[in-house]
Amino acid sequence: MGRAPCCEKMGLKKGPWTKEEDHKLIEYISQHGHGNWRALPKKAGLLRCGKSCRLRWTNYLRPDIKRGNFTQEEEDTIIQLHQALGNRWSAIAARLPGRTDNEIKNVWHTHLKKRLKLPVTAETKQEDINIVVEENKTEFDGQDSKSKSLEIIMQEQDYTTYQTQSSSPHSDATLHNYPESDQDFWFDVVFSSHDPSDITNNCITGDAPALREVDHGCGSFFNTSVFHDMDFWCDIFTTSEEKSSLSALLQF
DNA sequence: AAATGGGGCAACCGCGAATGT
DNA sequence: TACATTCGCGGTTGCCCCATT
Repeated sequence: MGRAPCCEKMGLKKGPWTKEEDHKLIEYISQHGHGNWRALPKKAGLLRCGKSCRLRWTNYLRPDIKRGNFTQEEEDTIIQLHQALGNRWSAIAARLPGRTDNEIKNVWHTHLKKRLKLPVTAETKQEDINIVVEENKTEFDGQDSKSKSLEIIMQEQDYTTYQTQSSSPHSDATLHNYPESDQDFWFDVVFSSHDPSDITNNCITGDAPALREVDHGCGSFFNTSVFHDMDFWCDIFTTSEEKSSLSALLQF
């Protein structure tokens, strides 16, 4: 037996709610509570299905709903919670009093997702890093500036886990020297090579010009899981052409 | 002034989970 | 225990408004 329809289609209204319908729904729920949603519309004198009534109430008419634009703090909270919970909008909404899951979902799709996807240039990345370096400079006393930058990149992008998860015995020491925030640096590393073995050799021997310049003990970096992680490279190379070439070269 | 395209948002749809019988 | 019903969630749609051409 198939699933029972949520409501009889015949004679029931769909689409936007009128003020009169809103008033009836508010009036009924304020006096009797919603009880059984399926039975509610008939009792309230509404030509709607229960599902439609529930949605209208929970997303729009509930008295505790906060109207208006989201504050910066709320947006930051959504971003953080989304990173932790994924698309579990109701769980996110539960932590934002007065906001509905539907509203949060809409804000995510229309504003926040785009904001997070904005391409990050080497310049803006370096600006961000410099700001954090300034904010944390006391914490990094005694380290050279490159190590500081990398430490912060790792923290910001959650790459710290690689340091402990990598099977490479060298990874802890050398990851502190990589990556540079400069896209050109990595461009040189990867695209100065003609095939995957070249990259491997460049990384191990330091033959890539950029690597020669910084002389950082490249072989260890090649041994880390970061080197084999497409997400890591995607963060550096932003265009589809670059990613496509990279993917082919590194055989992801 | 009219046409068009895109963004924003409310509402709908379908599914799985929870609850009732 | 099995089946029916209801609820709630997340994905998607479609309408309205506004900016641009």
